[in-house]
Amino acid sequence: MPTQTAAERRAEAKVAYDAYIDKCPSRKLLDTLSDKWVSLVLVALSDGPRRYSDMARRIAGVSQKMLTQTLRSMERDGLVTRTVTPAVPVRVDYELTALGRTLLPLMAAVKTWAEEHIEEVEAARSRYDSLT
Amino acid sequence: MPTQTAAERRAEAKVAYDAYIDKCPSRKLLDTLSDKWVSLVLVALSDGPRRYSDMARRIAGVSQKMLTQTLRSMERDGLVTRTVTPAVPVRVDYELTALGRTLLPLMAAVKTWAEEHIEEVEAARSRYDSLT
DNA sequence: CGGCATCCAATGTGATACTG
DNA sequence: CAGTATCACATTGGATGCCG
Repeated sequence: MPTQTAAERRAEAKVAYDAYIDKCPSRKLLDTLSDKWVSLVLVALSDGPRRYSDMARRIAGVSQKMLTQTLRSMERDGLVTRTVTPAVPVRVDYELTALGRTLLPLMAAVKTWAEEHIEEVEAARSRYDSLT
Repeated sequence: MPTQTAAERRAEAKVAYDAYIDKCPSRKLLDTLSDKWVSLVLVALSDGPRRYSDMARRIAGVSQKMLTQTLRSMERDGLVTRTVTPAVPVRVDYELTALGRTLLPLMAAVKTWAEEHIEEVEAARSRYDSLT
């Protein structure tokens, strides 16, 4: 499978969807991607498949409920695959799909931006809060 | 993926903050950036200053409350500036700061990704939902 | 015009307990 | 191990009304 499908090239040439429009499906998708945990899950899978418990450990502070919920949503959206290995105890691995890998660099960039600019942001907050 | 500046490469070489850590300030910043409206506001300001009412019209479906709340938060974080022109009626313009402009391409890319891949995502959803 | 304050319904989220 | 189920609680977000 080619990196970019014909459909993707077409979409890029002329964007038929506009996230600025309330009812546009892409708006809802953008809302989903803007979820608190999606970027962290995506980046956690950047190096290949990961077990559920690995991810829970990696993403400190995420509850079981939210991790499962986020992974289910991303699986449904075609961003990750879920592979169950029948054993005792059972083993479940998650992996990025081709689609998920196209999104990864974008979300990773945002995560990195946050890490690199947090000091500037904190300085701005101090300035803002010290006014009146 | 956007071009990297020298400053970004330098910061990447030594990241002091890690969004994977629960208590890390950058984690909270990432949460803030993952807000539903931040990306849309950011892109709405990509062409220069915009009046409050312009933005409300552009970002269909946003309530006054959420638009104001999002703009305040972004102003506090140093992403946008707020300029009040005393007149009757009053005029308020918002504009991206230098810091905000470094984040813009990243968020714009995510928004564009959503618009370009929504059809693939919807196809994946259909597949997922049709299973048992 | 560009807010802010208030109320209230809906949704999100964590803690806890339980299971194949 | 990798969930599911349930409850309690916090947060979100819209609607409304008022104001400089």
